[in-house]
Amino acid sequence: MPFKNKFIQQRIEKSETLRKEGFNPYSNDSHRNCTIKKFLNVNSDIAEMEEKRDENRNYIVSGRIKLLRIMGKASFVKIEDESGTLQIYVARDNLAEGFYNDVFKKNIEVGDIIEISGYPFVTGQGELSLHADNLKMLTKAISPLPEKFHGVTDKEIRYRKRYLDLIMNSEVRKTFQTRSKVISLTRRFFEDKGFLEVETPMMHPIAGGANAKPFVTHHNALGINRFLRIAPELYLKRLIVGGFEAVFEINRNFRNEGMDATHNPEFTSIEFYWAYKTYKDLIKITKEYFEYLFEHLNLPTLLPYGDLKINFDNFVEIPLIESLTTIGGVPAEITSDKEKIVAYLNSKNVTVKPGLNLGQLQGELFDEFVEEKLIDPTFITEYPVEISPLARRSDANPEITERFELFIAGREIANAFSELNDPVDQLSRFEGQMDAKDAGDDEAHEMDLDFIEALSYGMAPTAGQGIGIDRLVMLLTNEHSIRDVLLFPAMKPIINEEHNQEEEN
RNA sequence: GUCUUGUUAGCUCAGCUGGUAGAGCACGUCACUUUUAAUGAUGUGGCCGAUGGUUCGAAUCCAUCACAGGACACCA
Repeated sequence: MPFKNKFIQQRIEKSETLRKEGFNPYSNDSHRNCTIKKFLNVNSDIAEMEEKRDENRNYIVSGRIKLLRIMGKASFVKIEDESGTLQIYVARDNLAEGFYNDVFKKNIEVGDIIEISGYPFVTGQGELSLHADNLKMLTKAISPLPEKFHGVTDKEIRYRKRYLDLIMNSEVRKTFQTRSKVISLTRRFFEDKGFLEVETPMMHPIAGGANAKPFVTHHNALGINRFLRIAPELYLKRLIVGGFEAVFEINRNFRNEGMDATHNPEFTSIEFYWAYKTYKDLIKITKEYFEYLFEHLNLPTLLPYGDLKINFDNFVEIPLIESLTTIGGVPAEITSDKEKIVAYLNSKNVTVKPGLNLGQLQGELFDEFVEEKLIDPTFITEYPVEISPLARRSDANPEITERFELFIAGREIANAFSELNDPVDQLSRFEGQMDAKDAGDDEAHEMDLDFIEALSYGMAPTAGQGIGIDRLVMLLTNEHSIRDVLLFPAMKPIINEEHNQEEEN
C-alpha cells in the first residue's frame, strides 16, 4: 500500500493545498534561463562591488531544495541542480502579498523542485546568492528526503534506490560522469585509430568466446533456447574473416556466476580486433590507450587507489612462468611438473581439483601466488595453450600462446592475444575443451562449428583484446566495489510475503 | 555456495547481564529579516526484518527464513 506513511500523507495535503490556492504542484511551465554553475560564474564579480549586489541583473534558476532555513520574515534556501548548489534568499516583503506566509512557509519544503527568479548578491557571510523576487513550485516531492547531514549511507538503499543516492551524494554523480567519459574516450580513441564500431548479437545459439556459465532464455517463435552472450569474441572474428580489418564493440556481457566486489552478472567490456597485428602491437596500443585516458581525465600517473599508489609510468611485461618464480616465489624446478605443482599447492594448503593438466595447474599457481601482487600495470605474457583455447600458439614454443593479460592493483583488467586462425588447430582445441567438459569442467568452451567454418575461409592474422570497463572505471574513480560504478547493480529482489502467498494459491 | 556481521521512527544511530522504546535530523505548532547541519520553545511519530521457541515476561536469549555488508570459493 503506497503513500500510507504519515509524512507522505502530510505532504500530499500540502500538495492539495497548493492546488487549491492556484499553484500547480506539478507545473511544467518552467522558464529557467541559467544553470547554477553559470549563475555562480557569471556573477563572481558581485563580491568586488561596493553594494555587493546588482539589482539590474535577473536570472531564473531551478533545482531541488536541499536545505531550508526559515527565520521569521526571511529564509535561506539551498537548491541544487545538476551543475551545482545555490543559496536563495527569500524575504517576505520581496514577494507577492501573502505568498511568503501562506504559501511558501506552509507548503514548500525540502525535496521540492522549485523555480526562482531574482538578482545576484553577496551575503554578510560572503556567499554569492540569489535574492528572490518570485518563486514557483515545479514539482512537489511527497516522500521526505533522507537526513540532511548524514544522507543515505545504507548501501542497500543506495543500490536499490540509486535515485536517492544520486540526490543525496553529489560525489556519486561524479563517479558516473567519469564512467561516461571513460566510455566516450574509449570510443573516440579506437575510432581515431580507424576502428569500426559494430554491434553483434546479445543472444547466442552457442555461448562462446569465454569460459563461463551463460544465462538461458527462450525464443518462442523458434522454439529454441538462446544464451545471453558471455563474450562477443567469435562474432567479431567472423567480421575479420568478412574483411573488416579493425572492429570494436563496447557492450554488455552476461555470466551466470557469483556476485561480489568485482563481479556483476552483467558487465561492460570493450573488445577490439585488429588484422595484420600481433599481441605485441596490442601491448603498445594498450599503453597508448592508458596515456590517452589519463591525459583526458586529468589523472596523475601515480594514481592513488585505496592505500595503494599505482605507477602508470611503469608498465611491466613478464612471461607467466617467469612470474611464478620471480613474483610468486614458486621454486623454478617445479613449475613444469604436474605432480610437483600439486604437491606444492597442497603444502600451501591449497586444494586443487583432480585431473588438471599442466597449463591449468600453472594457472592455479599464478592465481594463488602472483595475481594479487601485481599492483603496477603488468602484462603477463605467454599463457599455456591449455587455458587459451582461442589464442595462437607461439612459433617458438607450441605449448604456449601469444597472449597476455593485463593486471593492475591485483586484478585482471584486460585479456589479449594473437588470434588463432588455423581452423584445424581451432577444431582440435575445441575438441580438447569438449574432453574437459566431459571430465567435469562445466565452464569449458563450447564447440562452435559455424565459427570453425568461418575460420576455414581464412581469417587474416589478427590480434584481439578485451578490456573490462567496470574494473577500469573502478581504478580510475578509486572505487572498490563494482556496485559503485554500476548505476543499477544486480540485487536480489525483495520478496513481498503477502504477494507471494497470493501467487502460491 | 560456505563462514561471519548486521537489520530498531522517513534518514543517521543508541538501547549493558531479559522487566513494557530513546536521541539527533526531518515533520507539526510558536518565536525570529543575512543564515551556513541556523537558533530557542514545544509536540507528533515505532508490529524493534519475518516466523517459531524458551520464559511469568523478549528489541534483547535460541532456531529457521529473508535481505544486506565483509571474507573465502568460482569467475572478468
